Amino acid sequence: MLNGRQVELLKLIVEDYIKTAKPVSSKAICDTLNCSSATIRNEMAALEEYGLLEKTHISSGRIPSEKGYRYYVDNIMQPKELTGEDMLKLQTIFQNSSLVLDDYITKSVEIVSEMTNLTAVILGKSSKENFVSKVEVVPINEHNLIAIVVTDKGHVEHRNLTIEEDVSANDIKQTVDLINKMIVGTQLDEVGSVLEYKIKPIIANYVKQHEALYNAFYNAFNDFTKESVVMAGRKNILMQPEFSTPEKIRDIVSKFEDKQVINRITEEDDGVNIYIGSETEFDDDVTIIKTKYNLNGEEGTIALIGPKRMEYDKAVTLLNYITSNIDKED
Amino acid sequence: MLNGRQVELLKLIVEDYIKTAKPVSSKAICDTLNCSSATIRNEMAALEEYGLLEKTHISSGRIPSEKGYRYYVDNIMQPKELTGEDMLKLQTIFQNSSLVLDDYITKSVEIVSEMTNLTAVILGKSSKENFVSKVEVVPINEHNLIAIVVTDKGHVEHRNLTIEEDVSANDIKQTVDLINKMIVGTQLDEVGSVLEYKIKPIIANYVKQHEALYNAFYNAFNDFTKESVVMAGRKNILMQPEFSTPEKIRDIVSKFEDKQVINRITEEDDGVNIYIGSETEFDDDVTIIKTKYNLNGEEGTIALIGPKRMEYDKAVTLLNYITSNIDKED
DNA sequence: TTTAGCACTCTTCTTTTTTGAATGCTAAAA
DNA sequence: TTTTAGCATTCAAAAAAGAAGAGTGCTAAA
Repeated sequence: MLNGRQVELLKLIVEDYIKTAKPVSSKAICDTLNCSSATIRNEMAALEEYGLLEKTHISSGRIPSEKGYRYYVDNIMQPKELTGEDMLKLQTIFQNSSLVLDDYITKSVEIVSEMTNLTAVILGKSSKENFVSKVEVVPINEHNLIAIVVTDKGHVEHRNLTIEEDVSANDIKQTVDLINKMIVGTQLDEVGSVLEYKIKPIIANYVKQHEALYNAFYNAFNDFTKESVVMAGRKNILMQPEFSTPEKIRDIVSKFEDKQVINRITEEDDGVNIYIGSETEFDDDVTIIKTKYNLNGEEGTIALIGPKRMEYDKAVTLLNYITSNIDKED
Repeated sequence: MLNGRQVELLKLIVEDYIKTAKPVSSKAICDTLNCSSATIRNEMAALEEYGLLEKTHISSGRIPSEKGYRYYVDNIMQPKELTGEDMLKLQTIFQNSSLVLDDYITKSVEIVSEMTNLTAVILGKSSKENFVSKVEVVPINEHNLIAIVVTDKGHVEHRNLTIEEDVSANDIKQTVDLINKMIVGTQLDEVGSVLEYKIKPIIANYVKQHEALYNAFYNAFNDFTKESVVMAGRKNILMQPEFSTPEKIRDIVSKFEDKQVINRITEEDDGVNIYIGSETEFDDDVTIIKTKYNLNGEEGTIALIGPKRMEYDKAVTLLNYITSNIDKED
């Protein structure tokens, strides 16, 4: 469909526009392509015909259309090598094994946003791949306990238990022992149903004040789906010239605060996904690049949010690098 | 210094400006004060003389100066009753005892920002008032353990331990028993020094491979000062007309992302504090109202960030209400 | 197929004009 | 002494007009 020169031209226009944010004129190209501006104009008209380029007004230079970006991303763009410096920065996180997961994620998201000048988001989920390894209980005072669940992957969850009745220390111990016996090896998201269908029917055999205790544990362990959202570099996208009106900036900031919008980023397929302009829920000038990762059984999504005019090659390479580094850890 | 009518006038101007964000004209006031606009103009000139009012240009209406707001806040403003609806909303959080601290804080900050239309921040700190109640260890695999510390107030911290050498399960048990024996009752921020000065000298007597184990625990327990920042309603302040230029919005968003700036909010004295305009680190059009709280031994600061033109009475009343409700829990 | 040349379009920046809301001041009224 | 009516004056904000310049499309020649 496109001849070689047209492909080259589209590439030049996309990359020039990404750099400058200004419509690209035929004159600006002709040196690089060794022909006159009139020739370029002819080819530009052809690319516009195909819907790959647009004008901002009738006598303006060309900018890539959404379809143009898509063509660039799917057919033209080459993966870009990470610089040694970037690689080094990433290694300092990946190789720091003493970090707790939360800190690990916070650090990563900060470095990624700084490296790309984009807004970075990591959406984490307590994964189904976590199996209960141990349940511990620590009494705080007469009516309050802390219940702690540790999984085989080292994930820790804790909950406050409030028990209205007076219960004996022995009853508590019996309950915890029973729960441990029955629940170790259960997937985190099945804990609730194991409690209900396996433990509830038999707990009366072992524990006197079973009702109060069962209820307390059930309430606490009912739902372990804790989702975490960590963002960094919100300002980066707002500094871009396409977001220079108060309305647009406010709109983006509002979207960043809307948990529903942010959580919907995780939806859909695997691999590295690119959503351009109207394909995002944010704004026609926004592109989102995202990918899923699995870190020690914690599933998550890492997303980069920036202007449609972002450095796609760098962003994609970076995400690929990160996920391949994260996933290979065991 | 000010006569009664001047006080009344200042009050009217501040409150009108808070509502409308438009300079207040003499004409707008004269109905309320039962005199002609010319009389008001005379009084306005006097208040301007005192530095309590300003003009945006030579023939504009008046707006309160920073000093004017300060006078209003310190001398004129009356505490405002919370509406029943607001009170109810707050009760739904305060009375939900099953919430884990994190969720409690997230919920609170959201509701407060929604109620006030301001940006709300809660800065929490693992307090010195937490004393170790129990240390537990759960092995994950040969070289990794999860160490969990529970405090008397129900605060839970966990850390990954990586132990390079092979150590026996018995050694681990001995170490944990020793640590528990020595460390229970220690303040969270003293755990490091107890390890170093009390446990390190004697651990060799109880544990064979004491070095690897001691190091692992020391690294993990060295530092428990975990600070959390939760914000909600960033967009609220940005929607205000004083933040309608891209530069101002971007500046505020950047400040919101600057951990140093945010953490400095916690500095300085107790009680409810009000920082107006240039007294803040944000912007001359910003006011910050903050107060410290102590919730089950977790110390923190709750701050409301909004335009200088905020509803001071409502904000102050709300913060007072919250802290008195939080602090009285035991 | 490519290119030089030219008329034409439209944005952006600057300048001018118009309108109207407020003020300060003066002098008269209370 | 305090209040008020009246009026000239100031300035912001919006609308209108003008000037400059960057780019295009199209035609006709190379």
